[in-house]
Amino acid sequence: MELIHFRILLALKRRGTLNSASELLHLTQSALSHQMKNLEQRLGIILWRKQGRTLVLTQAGQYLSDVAESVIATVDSAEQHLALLAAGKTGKLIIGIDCHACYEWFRTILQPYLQTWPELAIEVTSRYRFNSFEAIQQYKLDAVLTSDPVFNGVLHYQPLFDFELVLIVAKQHRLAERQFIEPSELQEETILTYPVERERLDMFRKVLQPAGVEPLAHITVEETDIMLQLAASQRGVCLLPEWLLADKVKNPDVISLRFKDLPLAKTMYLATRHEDVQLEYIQWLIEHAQSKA
Amino acid sequence: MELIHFRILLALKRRGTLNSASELLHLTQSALSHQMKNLEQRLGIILWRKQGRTLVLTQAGQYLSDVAESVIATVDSAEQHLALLAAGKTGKLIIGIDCHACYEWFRTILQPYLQTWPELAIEVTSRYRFNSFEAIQQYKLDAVLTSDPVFNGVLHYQPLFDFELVLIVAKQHRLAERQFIEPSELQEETILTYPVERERLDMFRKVLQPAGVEPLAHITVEETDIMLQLAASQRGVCLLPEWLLADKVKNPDVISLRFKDLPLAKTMYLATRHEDVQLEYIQWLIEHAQSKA
DNA sequence: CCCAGGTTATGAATTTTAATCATCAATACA
DNA sequence: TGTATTGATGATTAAAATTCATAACCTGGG
Repeated sequence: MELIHFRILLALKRRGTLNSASELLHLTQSALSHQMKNLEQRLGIILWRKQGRTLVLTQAGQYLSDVAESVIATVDSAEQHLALLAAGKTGKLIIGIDCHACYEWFRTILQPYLQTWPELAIEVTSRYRFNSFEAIQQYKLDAVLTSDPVFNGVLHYQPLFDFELVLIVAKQHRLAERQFIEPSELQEETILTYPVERERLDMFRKVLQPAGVEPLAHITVEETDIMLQLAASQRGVCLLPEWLLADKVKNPDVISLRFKDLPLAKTMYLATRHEDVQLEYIQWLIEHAQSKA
Repeated sequence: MELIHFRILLALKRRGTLNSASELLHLTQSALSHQMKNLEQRLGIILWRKQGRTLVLTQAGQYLSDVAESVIATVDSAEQHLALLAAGKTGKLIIGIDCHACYEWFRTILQPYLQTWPELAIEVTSRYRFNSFEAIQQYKLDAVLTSDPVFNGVLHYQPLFDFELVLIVAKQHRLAERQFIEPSELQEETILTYPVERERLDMFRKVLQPAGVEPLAHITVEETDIMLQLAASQRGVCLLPEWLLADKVKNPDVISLRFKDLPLAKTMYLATRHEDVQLEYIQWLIEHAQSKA
């Protein structure tokens, strides 16, 4: 059974005669007759019968033409959708988020993005947090917001903005008055981080481990807001992008500190497949991300 | 876009490699590759990409393979259903009922029929009561129970059983004691019939009109039970198959009368298309209808 | 580090399939 | 009763799909 058989049944239903149906399909009447005869023989069942000079569908034929309605509708709509996809007029942009802080930033750009691209379905996921590199290659993601790029030519990394990681402490914290601090001074502190492996945490990778410091405790927190609240109530200190604090005017009880001679400068990148860089809605994202910074 | 493309996408999804998928479809890897390349060119969109030595679906490819799941499932199930239909193992038998009394009789056979053919969908309709002859030719009905056949060779009429029409009157009726009655004696009676045209009612066509009798009144009733109740309470008399009364032991307040020299013998037929006579479930119906009589 | 064994892609030849053309047979209508 | 219109059908032609042979590529193991 092939789509042509469904199309013939539908055309016959629409036009009434095989002759007329053949015009609809840009084929000859003979072609339709041959095709259906062939199908009937393979199925071992009669689909229509000539009655007078019109065709009457048998029960099997009726049934099959009902199936045809549904199948052809599905196929045609898929074809149309693919045509739009091919023209870049629609699509689904799946954006992977690689770190919690990235998500906090992305929220600030999401609203205007949705408004500018109302036709574009957008999905933001942190599902591939730990293997976004593979996910984007396997088309499970279309873009990844990350501040830990892997420059090996496989992906296109578009720098969005630079930022600095700062230590967040409560205003009443013993170190709050200091202009610069040393990693070693965190030895008696409780460290607040997102719940990922230490190797992926700049706090450990860039601050504590290079200085050989093991902190008093390490508490993981899912939500940035909660992390800031904990810090404000002196339950610990954390390393976060400075712009995060700037946005959080609702958190006046914490301040940011920098480490002496240890610049924690980072760059936020948007990673995409090379082939997708030119897509309009990717370009828009890049431009607005930069102007936002 | 053809079914083969959907099948290739599904086989690839199942087996992982095109080589393995080709076995599933009993084709060569080359055939699958050519087909999909061709589709891609026509659609103007890439569906997969070779990554290392495996294929990775693009977003469009993912989308199309999802469509494929649905389309192929529909088509395969339709094919299976048609195979059953072809083998006569399933089907839908639409039985047309041509007179109310026929329906009363059919109810007695319906239950065992449903039990014998659990797979068979049965629909009983009186929708085509007035044109069942055309309906069966157009495959809108598969069988018609009728006691008014049209023998012209177009349909196959299978006699099921003979029966007699009798006049139903209340036990206390003035005619109840009589052995035979005359049509003219109905002049002062109220006639109860089903709500169809007089030309189709044996009471008028065979009894009253030949005798030139116009009765006192004519009341139409949809339900046989109600008609019998009305007769029992002396609200009128009616002409019904004798077996109908035999089944209705719950109606002991009426009796049946016959007309003198006016045998109202009828035969119940099952009308089918010639091509369907051999179907098992039609044969069963015929045999059991006859034994029932 | 290269090679064996695996993958998909591709061009040309072949086979298979579908479409057409030219009819026929049946039917409906003037 | 002829004429026009319907679908069916067999032979021919045209098109499409499949295969074969092979290239190009990747991966893992000695």
